[in-house]
Amino acid sequence: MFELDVRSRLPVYEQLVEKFKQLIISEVLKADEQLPSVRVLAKQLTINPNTIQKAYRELERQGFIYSVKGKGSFAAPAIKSVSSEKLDRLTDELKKLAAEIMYLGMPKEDICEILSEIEQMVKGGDGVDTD
Amino acid sequence: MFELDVRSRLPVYEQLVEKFKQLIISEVLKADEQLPSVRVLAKQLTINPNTIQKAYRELERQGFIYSVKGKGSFAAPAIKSVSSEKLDRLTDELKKLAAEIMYLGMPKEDICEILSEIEQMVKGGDGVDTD
Amino acid sequence: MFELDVRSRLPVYEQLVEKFKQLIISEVLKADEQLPSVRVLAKQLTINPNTIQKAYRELERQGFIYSVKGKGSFAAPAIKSVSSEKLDRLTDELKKLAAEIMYLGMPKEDICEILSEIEQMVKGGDGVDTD
Amino acid sequence: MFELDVRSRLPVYEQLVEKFKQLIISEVLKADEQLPSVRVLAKQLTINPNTIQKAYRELERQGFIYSVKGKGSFAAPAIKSVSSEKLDRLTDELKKLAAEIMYLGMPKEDICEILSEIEQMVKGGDGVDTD
DNA sequence: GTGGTCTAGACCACC
DNA sequence: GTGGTCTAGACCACG
Repeated sequence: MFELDVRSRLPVYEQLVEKFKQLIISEVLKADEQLPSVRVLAKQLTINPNTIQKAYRELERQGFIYSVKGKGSFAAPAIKSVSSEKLDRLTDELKKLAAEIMYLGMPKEDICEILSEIEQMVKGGDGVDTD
Repeated sequence: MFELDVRSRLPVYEQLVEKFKQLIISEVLKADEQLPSVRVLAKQLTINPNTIQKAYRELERQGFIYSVKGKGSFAAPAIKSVSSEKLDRLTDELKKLAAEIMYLGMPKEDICEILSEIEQMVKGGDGVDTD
Repeated sequence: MFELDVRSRLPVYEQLVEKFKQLIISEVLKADEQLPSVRVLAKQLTINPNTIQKAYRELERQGFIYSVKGKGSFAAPAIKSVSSEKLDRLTDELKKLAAEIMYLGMPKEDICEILSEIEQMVKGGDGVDTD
Repeated sequence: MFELDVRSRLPVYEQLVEKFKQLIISEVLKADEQLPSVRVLAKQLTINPNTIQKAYRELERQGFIYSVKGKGSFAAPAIKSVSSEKLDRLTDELKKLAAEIMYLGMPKEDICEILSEIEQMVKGGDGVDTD
């Protein structure tokens, strides 16, 4: 299900965070859908439960999932009120990244094209390949 | 001149790398223009010369500056041949970032507008030799 | 285990890089085999951990090892895609070296013989998984 | 005449040493032919005379040129007796280099082919492209 | 325990 | 003066 790379310089728990973020953003994980339990996922991925726990905690902190004691963790339904601070931080990062990419020779038009593809994915998240 | 955050999760030397990258990309630092010396910058920022060294070394590795023993460090003039691997890595990162931003509600059009601004900035350093 | 020459013009950390490169190329260090930890090796060689760190960092950059925080450093399993630029640089260096050696009187045949020995050594680590 | 790269991590004087070595090895500079004077060459290359001096001193130390007080510097006619130590050092370096090149996938045959080209150059050093 | 970052201050090579 | 290397020892993040 997940491809974790223990060799990566990125900590394992952050890789998990990224994976789940993408699943939720692309609506492969629908709103209020339950995530696998910490213990089950830890066994599946043969990694320490603490690592899963840490990832879930981070996802909750960022508002992508919510946890219910005794029930489990669930994908958050939508974004209530995005702190403009977070959006600012993200767009700022995007600016830097886009600047470097353009500096390396890629024209703005190509980047816009990429954005169009992403737009489809984010909006049209139909559960086609949920596996 | 620089705003460094020593408490940041991002290492100081990486913050420096980012700052200089931006200065070079936006051509505030022109090609072959000399950067502040390791020792001088260390004193200015009240951080250790080794940390500056590490940042400069990384910038050199990424092709943004070149260093000459006994002379100084200088902004690299242009990009010779970007490894497509690097561009792929960057665009991939951009995709994830853009997806999250759109998920948080910002329409594609707004992002494209941002890109236009950046395009001006990157190209902005018109080809006139100010030296 | 290692013979380091602190008086050498070659920095200690580069000597370490060379040593490990050879161990990995000759498959004395098998793929995914763990290298000695930074601290342990530093004690063994009675040099500063930072110097080992620098060597490991360079080896990672060159693709010969990979490091995992909290786990250790390991020999990289194989070469994915060598940048042709690197190979060009290496063969260019070899050309100069071979020219000088021939100039000093060694015939081409002798050099080819040496190459045969090396071929054995490099391939020598037959594909049997000793792990 | 010379292409010096002040940006190179290689010191300028070593670049000079390499250039002259190649000229002498390929017999573009014939035996007992005079090299340009320190001052003249320094002006031509717009670098410090001390740097030229250092290069010539190193070339003399390695036996590629000899200097006569009040006359100038000249290409050494041939190799009298190569210290086997030097040849050992060079072949050792070549072994490492060849091992890395083979490790990166280039077959021995390709390397031998390269050697044949070099053999022609070293033996047949006709002054065709002395520029 | 591991690797990674940082500081304080020393010495070297280069030009 | 410049960049580059190294040491001594500290602290942090990761698993």
